[in-house]
Amino acid sequence: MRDSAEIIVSDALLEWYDRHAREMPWRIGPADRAAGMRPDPYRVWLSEVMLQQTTVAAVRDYFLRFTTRWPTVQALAAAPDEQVMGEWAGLGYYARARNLLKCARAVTQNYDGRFPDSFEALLNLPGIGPYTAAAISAIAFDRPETVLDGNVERVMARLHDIHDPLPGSKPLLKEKASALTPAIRPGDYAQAVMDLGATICTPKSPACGICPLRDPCQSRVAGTQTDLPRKTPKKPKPTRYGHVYVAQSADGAMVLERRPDKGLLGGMLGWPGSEWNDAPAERPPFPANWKMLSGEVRHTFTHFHLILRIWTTDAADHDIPEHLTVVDKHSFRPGDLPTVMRKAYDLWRGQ
DNA sequence: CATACGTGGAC
DNA sequence: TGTCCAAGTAT
Repeated sequence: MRDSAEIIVSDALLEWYDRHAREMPWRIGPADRAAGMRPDPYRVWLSEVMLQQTTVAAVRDYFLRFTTRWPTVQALAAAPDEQVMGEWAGLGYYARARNLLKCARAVTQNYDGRFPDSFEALLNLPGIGPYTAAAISAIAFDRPETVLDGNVERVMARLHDIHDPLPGSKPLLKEKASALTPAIRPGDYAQAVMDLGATICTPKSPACGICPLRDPCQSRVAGTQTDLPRKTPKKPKPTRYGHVYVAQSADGAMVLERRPDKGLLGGMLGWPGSEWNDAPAERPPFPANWKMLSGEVRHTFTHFHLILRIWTTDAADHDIPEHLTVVDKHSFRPGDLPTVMRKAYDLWRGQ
């Protein structure tokens, strides 16, 4: 139930969106939209999964590479796991890539390659949560679902001057966002709020002077914009340490290890090594004359800092244990490694 | 409800 | 350099 004030806000947002919508590879143009066309659900799904906790700038090239290599959900479903993980390398949150494949295979097998259009059905697919289910349903299928992401949370908290901290305030913020969602163009409305949050109503220094919602915005009156949304404070990150072992055989092959599917960097290729903790024991993957490189790799994950020592040997033609993966010189691509492992490779190469 | 889960850019 | 943060999901 939208009252006149809510209609004014959503109309202002849509009008702003029509003038300022950013070009993105997964969007269709205004002319096609006006002609009643919808974007390809496969492309909407792929972009939304890539965009989870990830900026548009970081996603763009990955999206283009994925859709060039796998133009349809059936093509992606048929891809070998290691190719998809390699293509995802560097984008982070690797559970997304594992769930991406599970989802593509479920859609191919259970839905004949056509994504379901309802929020409920989408929510049951791997890697699709409340945000992504609503986004696909609204954007690809024109369903009146309301998305609640970080942008929408921020815009709603400021528009209504809500001081209750996240994540507890989510239900209230969702309620406010739902009240604004129009029956027509719900997908454009969703993208309009998110674009506004990404370009105007930014976390640090919002451009209130050019905001289409500057008149109805309550936090602008109160002067509380940059204090909102409030969030519960985060825990400090501990520092952990580790050893990794970079070995190359005489013919140029690299000795790597496929990490287990669960946990940090799950399913990705990496250098064998120690545990990562306060004081890890050295743990060479096979006996050899290992030398520690000078320098170290520093990397920060979501919840801890990591300092890695890099070891190498030029005598890697010993017996290589079965659980390791030997990748020949011409097949090895540093770009298939997650960033922390690529940093170790860079240090080794530059020794 | 809290925690695990990546990375790069902005300030 | 350190901290925050981004179109979140799974457990």
